[in-house]
Amino acid sequence: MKKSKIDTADTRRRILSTASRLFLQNGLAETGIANIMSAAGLTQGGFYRHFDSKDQLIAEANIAANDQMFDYYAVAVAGKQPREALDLVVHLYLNQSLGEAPDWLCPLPNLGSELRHSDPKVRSIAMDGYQRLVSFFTTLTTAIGVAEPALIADAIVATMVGAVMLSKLAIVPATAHSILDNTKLAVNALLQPATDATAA
Amino acid sequence: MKKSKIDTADTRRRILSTASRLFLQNGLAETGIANIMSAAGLTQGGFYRHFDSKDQLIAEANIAANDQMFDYYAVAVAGKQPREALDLVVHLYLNQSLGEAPDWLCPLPNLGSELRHSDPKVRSIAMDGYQRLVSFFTTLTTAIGVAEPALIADAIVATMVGAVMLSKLAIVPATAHSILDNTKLAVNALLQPATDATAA
DNA sequence: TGTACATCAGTGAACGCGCGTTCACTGATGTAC
DNA sequence: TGTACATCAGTGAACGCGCGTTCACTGATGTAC
Repeated sequence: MKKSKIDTADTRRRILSTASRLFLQNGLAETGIANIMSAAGLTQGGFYRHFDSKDQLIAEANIAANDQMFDYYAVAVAGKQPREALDLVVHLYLNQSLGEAPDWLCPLPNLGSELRHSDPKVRSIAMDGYQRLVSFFTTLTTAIGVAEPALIADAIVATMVGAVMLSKLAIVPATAHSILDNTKLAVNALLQPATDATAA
Repeated sequence: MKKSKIDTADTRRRILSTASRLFLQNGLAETGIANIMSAAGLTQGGFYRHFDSKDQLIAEANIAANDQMFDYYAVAVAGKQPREALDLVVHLYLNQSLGEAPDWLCPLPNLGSELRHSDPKVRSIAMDGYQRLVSFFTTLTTAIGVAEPALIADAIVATMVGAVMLSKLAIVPATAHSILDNTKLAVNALLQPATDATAA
């Protein structure tokens, strides 16, 4: 039952987006090929018509996850002033998984330590996502005239990644919210006019 | 070849500390019972004389890791002034894995997302470590007279956890160092006298 | 204190399950003539 | 345009490996008398 080229490309996209979602929600090790394929409405044998291996799928799924996140941000901040854009993206990042069916999830806090033990290709894709986040925030911190914009952008990213990871670890929802709320206030504090501390 | 009670207790401790080290360095899934036992100089069959299951070992190893970290901190800051103690612990936490054979590692950034998918017992042990970290820092931020000490302590912990996790993901050492350096400066900035931003 | 027996830490092999991967097969699509 | 054949997406079962766990066995330790 060969399918048309359009159907085939469609199937590949469906496997990839299903995999990306399941990986981010349940982890790389927890998510098996059979899980992904059945969630995509297929049987596991067909997987290898589209991908060489699970590792290749993981790599592509992470690229897709990054692209999806940044596309979402680009649309969200379009036409906004830098300060407004910055607050919005911080808010979006910190609340990325509060809805039941999130549009996107950042691999860094969601896969975290699993990425570190993945093959170099996947690690470098994850680090690419990190660099893009820092660049994105550096552009904004520069635009609003923060002293040491690159440093602050870097710190904001580390803070948000840690906060989201910890909020997902939390069992009590109130704890998760408190972590995210405190983080948002701390990020605001970092964006205040520089003191001599950052120049130390 | 039954061993004396002292030997038996010693063996159990050796398995536990070996497991704790390997879990923190290589991850929970990557580290098998056979790995742990042979690293401890034993064969895998003997494992079940000391532990009921791998899950139980993971739970105990995380408790041990937390205790070791806080014991280390307690000794390190003994007799120091709050501000000095705070700077020292931030430094120790951020540099926790720069040496080849670290004395301790924090489960939060090192196991991160793997903890989230563990059973509730392990998750609650990990969250306990988080709460102890926040309490530890809250004591110090309170002592040095920061406005909103609990909020700042929470933010410092999230920032450090994110920074350490990202620094371990980095492939280029310079990137890892830059993340940690920037984070240290950002933590200093958070400890400056409060502005109205944190009260927003 | 000495002796006979029960206990149990540790060994090494085997079991069983899950999961990534492979494979023979099907039948609709695309292509060569 | 129509027809015969090759291609290949998808199926469902099987393979093979790793890993957590179990098990029969050994022999030194601890204990009951």
